[in-house]
Amino acid sequence: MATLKDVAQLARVSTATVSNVLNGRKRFSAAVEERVWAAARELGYYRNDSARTLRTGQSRTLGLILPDLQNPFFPALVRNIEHRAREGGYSLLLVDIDNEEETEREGFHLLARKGVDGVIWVPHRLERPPAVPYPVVAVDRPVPGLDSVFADHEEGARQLARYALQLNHRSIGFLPGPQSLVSARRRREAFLAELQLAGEARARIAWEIETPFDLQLPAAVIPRFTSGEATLVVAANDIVAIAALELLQANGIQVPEEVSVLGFDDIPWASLVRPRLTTVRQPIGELGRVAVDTLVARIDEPEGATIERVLGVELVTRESAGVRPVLEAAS
Amino acid sequence: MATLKDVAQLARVSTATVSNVLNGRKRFSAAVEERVWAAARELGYYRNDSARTLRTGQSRTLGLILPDLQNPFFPALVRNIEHRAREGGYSLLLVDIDNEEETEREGFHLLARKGVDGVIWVPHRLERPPAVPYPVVAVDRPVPGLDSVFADHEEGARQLARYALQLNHRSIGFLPGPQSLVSARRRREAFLAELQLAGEARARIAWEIETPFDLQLPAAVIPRFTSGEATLVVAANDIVAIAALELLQANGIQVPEEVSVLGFDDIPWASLVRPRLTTVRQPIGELGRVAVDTLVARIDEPEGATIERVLGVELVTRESAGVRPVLEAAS
DNA sequence: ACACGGTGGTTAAACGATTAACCTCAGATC
DNA sequence: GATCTGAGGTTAATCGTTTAACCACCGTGT
Repeated sequence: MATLKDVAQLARVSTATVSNVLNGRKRFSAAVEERVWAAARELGYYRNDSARTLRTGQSRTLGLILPDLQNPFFPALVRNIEHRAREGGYSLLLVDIDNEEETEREGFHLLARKGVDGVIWVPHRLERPPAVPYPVVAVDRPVPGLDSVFADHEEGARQLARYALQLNHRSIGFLPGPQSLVSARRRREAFLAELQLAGEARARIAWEIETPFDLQLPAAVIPRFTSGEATLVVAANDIVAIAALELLQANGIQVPEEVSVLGFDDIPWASLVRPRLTTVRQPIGELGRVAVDTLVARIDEPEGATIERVLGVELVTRESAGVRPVLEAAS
Repeated sequence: MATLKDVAQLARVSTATVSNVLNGRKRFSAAVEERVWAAARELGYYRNDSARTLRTGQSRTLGLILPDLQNPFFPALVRNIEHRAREGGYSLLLVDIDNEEETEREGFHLLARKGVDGVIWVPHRLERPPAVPYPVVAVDRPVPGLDSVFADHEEGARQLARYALQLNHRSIGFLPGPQSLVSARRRREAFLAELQLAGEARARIAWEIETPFDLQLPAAVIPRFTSGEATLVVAANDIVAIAALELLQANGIQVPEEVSVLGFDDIPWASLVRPRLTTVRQPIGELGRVAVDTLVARIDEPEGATIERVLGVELVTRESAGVRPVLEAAS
């Protein structure tokens, strides 16, 4: 590989001059500039960023740690992060932790060795990052003491509750997702609280079953579905909502005529299934961009109070939820 | 940041000893080993991989260049690549080129500066990589002169053709995808060739429209759909197939009762839509793992003939395609 | 007594870029 | 003629690791 020195020799100047010319840092005679560029081109010179990083202490690389790229929520996020990072002159090192706590922890250490300037973290099993020598911004859910960028889950959950009320559903089946995950816990609490606000008389939870964020629902839910106890099933995210949708239909229950379904996230799948899913949309592109901007700002200015950016959510009404059917047996 | 030197001082040994102990390269007295580990722990030492890379000439980092992470084909691929890479002690630098040729080219240069040991490339607009100082393996489609790992597109296309014949369809609508993409071209040619083999009498292309790989079909296709010319629509990938499916249904045409639909790739969406899509499955996890293995093998052994690994595909029959309906007007 | 091999370390050069400090020389100024 | 100024360079130290080469010392065999 050609080095600065090789280029310098060929152009008959010093390495300092080559460095300055290639990085456009000083003014030189036209003759010298041309010789340098020509030499670099001729040798197929590529700057060695490891050497540069060693010298300057900056790698112009960001890390991204996330639970599982196969979760349809993430591709759009990653993509927006990568683009914004590249626009800002940063590259992106990706760590998909496959939902493992140990891998999540190890990811932070790995990125420390790689010398990233900062990390964007989608928290999963870890409550907080280990001690690392770079700034971290949490995205998708807030982490105390860390810069955080996230959509307003609580508000989304409340909107779901209000919408359920508005459609006059009184008996609700609830699939709150894995409560080991803080994000799922928050949605659950906000949803329940908003429901409570309306009073037991208006609406109540007919049943509640904790499931993984998974397209395959445990068999235990089937009797609840077929019992007709609930006229509405609320899921903590779209994956579970779609799973519920499919299971209902597989058991011959009409959605939304007999039972309504509500999701959360507005993943691409949500508008693919039939009936299309009514859900809460997260501003995913903005989430990614703001995360990068927040991280870069923190890299440039390490001091200062931690920042929390809460992005708005939006109820997207499609066809999976309708007004409560008046059952023959009812009043 | 603590350096080797700091650790060495605290442990009262030389930096060479620290390096050797931490990397487990030589045997030392138990006392020294313990002092070194203790010192490293106490200082929160992280190895500086830039320095190490500079010295050794190896970054233990791989690059990945792909067209667009939002294409549902890629998340599973990326995930498998990342995991396999990490298992082998490599990190992954991600470049999503957003379908832009210029960004594709620039990605190669960027990764050269970053000093990656090799790159996995999902070719898109570029016919071949620019001159770069690292090995490249093409994945998803073969590139002449490059190690390549890909599914057997031709065979898949032929299976589709044979299946169409088997279902007795005689008049086929064809959405071959953007013919600027070599992968789409190959599928098209193999499909057409296999059909030709059976003879015009058995089946013919009623119409053919080039579209982007996009969920939004151009309005031009609508008259062909509604005209009833074709009893089967074959798409070059699942995205287009799903788009066709939705458009057919939106126009009141029953799938598969009136018109059948066939896709390619078996992306996760394929089993989500109704009717579920009959399609050709690519072994996507294996694609990723084999790509990494091939690249790493090439890094370890730069010389030697280029390798082509063709992975088998499999027709997945679901509900979107049925036997040719006997129309009233026919015979 | 002496060479010899092992054990358990140390010394110091090298990787390639950046950058502060310095140098030289041609005009301009008084 | 002495001094200053700015343009256009160069010199050389430095970042943190790795690793080849070296060294000191101890026990052993002859």
